[in-house]
This record gives sequence, C-alpha cells and structure tokens, in this order.
Amino acid sequence: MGRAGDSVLGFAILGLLAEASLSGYDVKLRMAEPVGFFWRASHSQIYPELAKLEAGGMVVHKAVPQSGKPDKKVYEITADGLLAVREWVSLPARLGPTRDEATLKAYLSWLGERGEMAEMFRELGRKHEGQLEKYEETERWMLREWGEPEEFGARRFANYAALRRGIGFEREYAEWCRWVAEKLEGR
Amino acid sequence: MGRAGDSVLGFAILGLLAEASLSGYDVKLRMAEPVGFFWRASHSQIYPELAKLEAGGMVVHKAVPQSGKPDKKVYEITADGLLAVREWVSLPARLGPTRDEATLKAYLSWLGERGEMAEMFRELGRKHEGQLEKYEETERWMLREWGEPEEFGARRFANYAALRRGIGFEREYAEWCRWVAEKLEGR
DNA sequence: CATCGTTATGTAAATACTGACATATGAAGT
DNA sequence: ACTTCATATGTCAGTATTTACATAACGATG
Repeated sequence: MGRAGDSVLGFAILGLLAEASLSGYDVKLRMAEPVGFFWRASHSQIYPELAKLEAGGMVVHKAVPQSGKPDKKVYEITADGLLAVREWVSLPARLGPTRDEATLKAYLSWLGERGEMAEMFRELGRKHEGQLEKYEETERWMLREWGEPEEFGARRFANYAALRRGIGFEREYAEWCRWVAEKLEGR
Repeated sequence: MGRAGDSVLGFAILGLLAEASLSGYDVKLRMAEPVGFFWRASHSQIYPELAKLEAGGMVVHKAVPQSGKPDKKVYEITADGLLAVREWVSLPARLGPTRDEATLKAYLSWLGERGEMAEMFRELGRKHEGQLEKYEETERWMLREWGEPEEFGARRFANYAALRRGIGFEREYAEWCRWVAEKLEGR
C-alpha cells in the first residue's frame, strides 16, 4: 500500500539501524560488505529510502558536523520503526524471484560452442570458489573469536546463520560449475 | 545501449525460440514451468519483449487462426536472432544481484521472537523440501527415459544441467532452513 | 600545484518487474 | 442458463533497481 518501511530494502535498513544509529554512508558501506551478500543496494537507493522511512516516522536524523570530513546525517530508529522490523522479521519470507543468469546459460548451453561454454563455467566456478574461501575465512575468525556456535548469543548467531547460508550457497554453486565444465569438456 | 535482445529476458526468449517457434502464450507457459525455475517472467513482460525483439529484427511472427481457440501469433527466430543468442550464451554470466529475503531475515533474526522465527524457517524448509522432491522426480524421469547422463546429447544435457542446479540449490537451502530452525529452537 | 581516493549526500533517466485491469473464444461441468 | 477454466493477447500504474550525473571537503601522492 505504500506505507513507509514497506519494501524489503526499507526493512533491511531498519534492521541495521536497530543495532546502531548510522549515516546514509554507513548504511551504504554495510550494504556493500556483510549485508550485500544477500541484499545488495547502492547509495542511489539508500538515500531516498532513508528519506521515505523518515517521512513515515520510522527513523529520525540529526545533522552531525565533522572536521576533516563532510557533515553527516545520523539516522536513529524510532519506536515505530523498531516495532515494524520486529513484526516483519518473523513473517514468512517470500521465495526470491529466482533469476540466475548462469543457470539460464546452462539451459541454453547447446546453442554455444562447447569449449567456450566449458571455459565460461570453469571461470565462473573459480569466482564462486574465491567467494567461498572468503566466507570460510570469516567463519574461522568467528569460531576463533566467539567460540562454539552453540553458545553464541542471538545477535552473533544471526550473523553466523547468514554466513552459513553464504558458505552453503557458494560451495554448491562452485561444485556445480566445475561439474558442468567437466561434462562440457567431455570427460 | 537498448539494442533489441539486450536484456536477459530477451535472450531467454530467443533461446526458447531457437528450439521451436512459439506463440507468446507458449513462451509464457515455458517461463512458468522449466525456465521459470531460474528465470521467471510473467506475460506482461513477455508480450512487450516479443514486440521489442521483432522491432529489432530478432524474431518475426505470423498470425495463425485457430478453431475453438483465439488466434495466435507464432514467433520464429531470425538468422540475426540466432546469431545474437549464440554469441551471448558463452559470454561470462553476471553473478546475480543476490537478493534473498530469507537470509536477510536470518541476519536480523535476533530482532524477532525465537519460537516464531524457528517456525518460519521450519515452514520455509518444508517449501524448499517440496520443490526438491519435484526436481528429483523429474531427474528420475530423465534417467529412466534418456539413459546415462554421459550419453545425453547437447540439448538433453543442457536440460539436465539446469535441473542439477535446481536440485543442489534446493537441497542446500532446505538443509540450511532446518539447521537454522533447530538452532533457534535451542537444541 | 594537480590529481586521486575517501568521505559524504544527493538527483535523474532509463530499465526491469509486479500486480491489476481489460477483452475474447470455446469447452466442460453444474 | 451459469460459471469456471484454459487459451490467447494485450495495457497501465506503480515500484524497484541500475547507471550515470553532480557537488564538495580534505588528505595524500606525485
């Protein structure tokens, strides 16, 4: 209906602000690094979305002058905003409108030249392999710093759960790419 | 740049038309069933896209009167169109702009009520489990009808490769959901 | 002193996508 | 007779997303 904090992006931002007050730029940075792995957004979406959230009473901002850097607007979540995310988070998640270009290309692979297709999947596999390694390094760091997953608090577990999804996803994807490439090469 | 057949959807359609001439409705049906698992599109996207492809010389149509049913427009791929898909298919696939609502909700799960969150992931896991079973049934059918994957022709292999991705994806996803639910329930 | 990178915030145009509206034929079931 | 379903093709409004444009302060590098 167009209520503020209606879009998934809006809730993603509210979720970040539930943990700490942030500037639009800070939100952008988090949307690149940890959150971006499962919900990407650029600053040209974030700034307008923050304005929309503020118009809807979900967040408020105050200007913070800085020396050495441009001033920033630090956004803080309101009671309404917190209530809205808390309600949203346990609502059934929509299954993503599955759109995977690589799987489409696999489905149409009979149209391409075998060797070129194999090389493409080989390279794609390497990319996913690389991402997997980054995730696995993060996991090692978490286990080293935080101890046993069974004893994580809710916040840390939430973090770890998202990472586990990334690891499973990339591992499966990389394996599939290698398998496709191998078969296309005719072994 | 806005050339016809520029969008992934355009190439998806060209790929379908490379195998057989189809009406917009037929394309829609394939976008629901096998293709829709990795590239979803509704008829409100398909009809305009076909018109765009035709304007760009990638496809041509002829009206086919039918008795008992409304007339249809059957689209056929042109030499230009075929060349365009063939080139596109072995070009590096963009990594999908990862947007997965469920992983976002896992990341923000500390904001929700434990039991509700667990139930949500439990239910989501069931959905992915159901999809997995459908895919596995299709796989059994393929192996029964087509024999050994090693002896599939390029077309059948392409089909099978996309299915294998679906199976891996759903299996991993369902497992992750179960794992999250279990941990949230505190076992 | 010029340029580049980082921080910081925005807008605009174009494309992509969803969901609803709109229409029409004929078959099959109630 | 009435309704529903499958076939068949489209448009429209609104939302979401991407890419490019636009500005500005400051520090570091050359």
